Amino acid sequence: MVVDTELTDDEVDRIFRALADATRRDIVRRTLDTEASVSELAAEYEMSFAAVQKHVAVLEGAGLVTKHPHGRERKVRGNPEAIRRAQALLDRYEQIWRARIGRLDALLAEDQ
Amino acid sequence: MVVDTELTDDEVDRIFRALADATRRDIVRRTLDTEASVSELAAEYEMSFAAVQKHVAVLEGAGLVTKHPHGRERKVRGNPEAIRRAQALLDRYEQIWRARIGRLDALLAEDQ
DNA sequence: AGTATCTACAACCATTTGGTTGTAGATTAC
DNA sequence: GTAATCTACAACCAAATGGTTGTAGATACT
Repeated sequence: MVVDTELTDDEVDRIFRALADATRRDIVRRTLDTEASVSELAAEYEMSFAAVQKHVAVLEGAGLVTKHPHGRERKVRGNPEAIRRAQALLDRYEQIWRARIGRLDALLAEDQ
Repeated sequence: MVVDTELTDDEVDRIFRALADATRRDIVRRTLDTEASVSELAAEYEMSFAAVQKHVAVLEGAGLVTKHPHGRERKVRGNPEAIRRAQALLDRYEQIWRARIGRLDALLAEDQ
């Protein structure tokens, strides 16, 4: 099943940008495993609540995480679909490289 | 074959950071397909030579690309190994999510 | 030798990023 | 009702990012 993600450059930018920070990657890890409120997340890191809140916002903007109101708290939940979209992007690079290797092999076979 | 990517947070940061820019992703695409000199690359984008040079440097710092002296020019070559390391990272997130789904399934089965 | 080309690198600038503190609005607990 | 908790958001700041121009060192061309 191909997901066919027609992603904008800007969306791809946001996905990779969001993953380019250890705290944010950790938030993704946690919330893919178990959903957590923003303040539960904030308790895990050595920075202010507002800083964690901003990291969550960056992840949300990239679609890597969604927030769900639950009383006075917002449960943060990792979005596996976004991860898959990122995987699909990297897979394409692999394919480009494999195509090149294929061409080189063909060239070698030709020479023999 | 597991590649055993013992990557630092900092290295992972650099890989995703490097991929978070459309020009840089395009350079990776091109050079995974065909190696190209810095000036050949620079001719492809609407920005100064120095700007492209900086993008290549960012990619090189992330290990996504290597430079090889060839006379007065530096041939830029995409590094498929780095792409695979990034894939491995994303695969781990998938696994975390699948593990959660597995637990939920087990819970449902238990209830029946 | 002299010129053109390719690259490296410094200096500079505007914008973005990642953090802070502080204030205010909802919701829950007592 | 009052107090505590969770969240949102603004304002601010230092550092990083992404671009520029300019200068200089190697290498290739004629």
